[in-house]
Amino acid sequence: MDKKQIQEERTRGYFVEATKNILRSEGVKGISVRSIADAAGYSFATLYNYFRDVRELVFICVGDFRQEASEWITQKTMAAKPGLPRIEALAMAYADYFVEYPGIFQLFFIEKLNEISNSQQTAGLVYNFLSDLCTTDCEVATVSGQLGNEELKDRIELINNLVAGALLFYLNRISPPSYTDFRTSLQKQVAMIVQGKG
Amino acid sequence: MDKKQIQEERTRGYFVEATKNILRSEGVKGISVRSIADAAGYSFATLYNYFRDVRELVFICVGDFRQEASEWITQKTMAAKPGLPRIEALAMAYADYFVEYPGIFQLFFIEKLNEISNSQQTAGLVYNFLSDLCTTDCEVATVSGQLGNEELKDRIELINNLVAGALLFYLNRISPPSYTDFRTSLQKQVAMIVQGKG
DNA sequence: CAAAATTAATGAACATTGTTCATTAAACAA
DNA sequence: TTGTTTAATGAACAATGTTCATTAATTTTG
Repeated sequence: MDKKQIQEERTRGYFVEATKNILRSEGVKGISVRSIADAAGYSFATLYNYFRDVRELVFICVGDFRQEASEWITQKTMAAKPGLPRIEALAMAYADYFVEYPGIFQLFFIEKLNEISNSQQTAGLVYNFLSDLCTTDCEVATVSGQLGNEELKDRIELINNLVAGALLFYLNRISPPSYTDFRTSLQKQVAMIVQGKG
Repeated sequence: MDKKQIQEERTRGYFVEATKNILRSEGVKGISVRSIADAAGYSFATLYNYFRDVRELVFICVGDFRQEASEWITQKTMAAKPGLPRIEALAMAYADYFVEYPGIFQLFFIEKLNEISNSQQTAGLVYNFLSDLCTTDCEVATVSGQLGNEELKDRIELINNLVAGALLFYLNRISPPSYTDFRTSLQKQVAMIVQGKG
């Protein structure tokens, strides 16, 4: 019984890993039942012995990617000064991650997770991602004066919306036209919110 | 030669109208070559005598919908006080329109317009929509003091990103869970930007 | 160890997509 | 009326997700 469980989990892992690789390299457009199964070394039909459908499989990747993104972002923001400055840096690194992996942006924000059992959970994983990244620096900034905790949380929620929208336009609509423009524009906007006007 | 032109344009119009009806009622998920042709009273193959592919047809609707949305929004914001207050109202009505027609939100912001000839133009139509709506009130607010023109434009661009992101989360991810929550939260955020902090 | 029973892996098949193209039907010109 | 251009169409194809009965493998049992 235990061996069953382990083998089954392992096979599921092969499919998940294959899916993650495709999402990273080609994005959602590269995903198909047959491409995943090929990459995993199985027939497309086998996939349905381990997952209800292809969307379940795809959304399982969200948790893994959030973890990877979290490490990528904390790495990039280690040098920043704790508190408000690092909150700014976190928001920008958060944006940069999705610019680096636009396929994951699409998975997180655009692909809709209908009718799947744990959809609410996955949605929270995405929605609270930036807030969670900012938790410790939020406390630091609150303790060291300047801003009330509630006020700061509201601003981070605003930045959460702001960055998602900016990415949506930039990655989907080609506006601003260049990464540099996108980056400086967003930087300015985030700073304006964090520092309370500019 | 003239009759040809007129008839051709008329037939194109039937397809466009059919597409718009489907987009309004069912959204992008209701769109297929066959469903459009059915609604237009033609065979699916006929569509290809008038449009390069189904995406060209779908994106032709963007201009029409922008016009319709523009009227809807100006109607809803007529009573608001010109200048900064109406800019706030415009941003909220803009959001409300897409809540009312989520299928059009998807068309505008999510459906990607690849490789189509006038894609850049269509992208601008979407990206500059809110800014254009605010043009006159932007001037009013600038003339009547308070805020520099450039500064105000920057803030409207920020609100543009903000609203798009908030809608993305609300319509795609079910967060906030209720319309009331979404509405009050966004209201507060927009006010904070327009009034420079809160 | 061999036979039986359970479990895993698979290809055939179906429905639905977008798209192309040769053929039919219609409108028009001679 | 006949010949020609043009519009409308269904057949056909490839790619998609999904289901299911059938193989192949593995485990259990006598």
